[in-house]
Amino acid sequence: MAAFSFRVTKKDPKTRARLGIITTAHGKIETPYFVPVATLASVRSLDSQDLEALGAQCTLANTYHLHLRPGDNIVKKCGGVQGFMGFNKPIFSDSGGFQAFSLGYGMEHNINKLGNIFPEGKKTAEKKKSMAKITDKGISFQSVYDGSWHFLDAKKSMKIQSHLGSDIIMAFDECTSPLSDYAYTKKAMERTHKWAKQCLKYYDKKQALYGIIQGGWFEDLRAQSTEFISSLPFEGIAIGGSLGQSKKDMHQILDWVIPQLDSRPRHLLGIGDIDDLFECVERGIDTFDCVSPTRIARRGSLYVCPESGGNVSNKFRISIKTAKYKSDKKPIDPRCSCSTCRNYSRAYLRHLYTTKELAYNRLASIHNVHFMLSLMEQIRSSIKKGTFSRLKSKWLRKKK
RNA sequence: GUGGCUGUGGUGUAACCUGGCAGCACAGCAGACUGUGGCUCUGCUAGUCCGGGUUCAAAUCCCGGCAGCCACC
Repeated sequence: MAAFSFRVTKKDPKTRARLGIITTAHGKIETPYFVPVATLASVRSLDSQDLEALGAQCTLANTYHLHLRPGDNIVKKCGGVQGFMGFNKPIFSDSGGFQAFSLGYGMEHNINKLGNIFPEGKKTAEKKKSMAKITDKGISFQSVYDGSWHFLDAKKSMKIQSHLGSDIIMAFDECTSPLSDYAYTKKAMERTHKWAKQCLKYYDKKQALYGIIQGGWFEDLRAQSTEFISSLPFEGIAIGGSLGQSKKDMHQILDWVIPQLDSRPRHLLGIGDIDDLFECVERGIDTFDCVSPTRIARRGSLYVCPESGGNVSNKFRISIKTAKYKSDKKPIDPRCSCSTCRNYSRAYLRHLYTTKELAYNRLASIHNVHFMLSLMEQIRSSIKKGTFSRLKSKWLRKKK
């Protein structure tokens, strides 16, 4: 049996928020926690020393991408993800199932899992060709790197993840679109259930396997999937799939699913806006992962506390490229203690951004990741002190 | 001085010959991004060197000016 365990150390009396500790062979993770995403064994633009300096407790790598490049056998030879990237802490890995969606339906229909399907502009981007085909056996993918076709199924995903040597692995699943109808969502869910059992059979027992609940935004399917997945001997439970077409839908889905779960750790796949951390911790989520903080950092959006004056449309962000920061000597967020904020001004970061200096990506990513991790720390401490709800309302209060 | 060529948003250009909604790229301005293929996507601002003529209609044709470049004295 794996050196894996999870212990809930405190429950918030007013909500389902809880404090816990995940223990793995590579160390502990204090929860609730936001897991920075390192798809290709690197949090894009950061190295493992940066992650250490940020105090990251763990990271999450991707099966599909590392299988294609450099190849999971190479990662294995180099000591697994930990050895390969020089980061000796717990590693999560995603199963590659999500890429069936993001490279298949998602690409074809230009949609993401949260269903922002009606872009502001009238001209919807032209459809692109799907790069994935799904059958009951598994998923055929076209490599995003060279166009060659590859096949992934539950057994192979388990094998690859074993080579990656991650501490916590995800079952092979099919993520559906918010546009998928009931019949298709049901079919995908049943496939995911079948694959879940195969994963349990084939996975490397030194690793901890999380089962993934699907069912889209249909209440009875979510209930079925919750019951089925949690009846199996997974070490943890992940919630995946389409989470509806709005944050309200997502909250509703969590409220259907989480009360039916036992005390095993719960991971919410692919979520992580600032407000989501509060809403989802409140509903009982222990860990999240999301590319958003690093992706938006590279594209010019940097996190700030509401009191530090964010954008009109989003009080948790500033757009560093905006002209008003041209000669602003303040740090990104005067309340932030990250190394970027301690050393550099908005004016300098804007300059690096507009001149496309590579240092910008790193400094911006350091800030956004630090911001998320530090917010999670505040959340944990508030649960400990019993002030979670107060902290949440302080952050999410509507502007008058 | 004489002759020729060229003048289109901030920049580079298309439409000129054959008159008919001035298009594109970059820059600028603003926004988006949720289990990372892609520093990507979506909006917006901004222009016919000046004056006259012909015409229903002129960036486009004609005349004059101005500016730049080239050649010859």
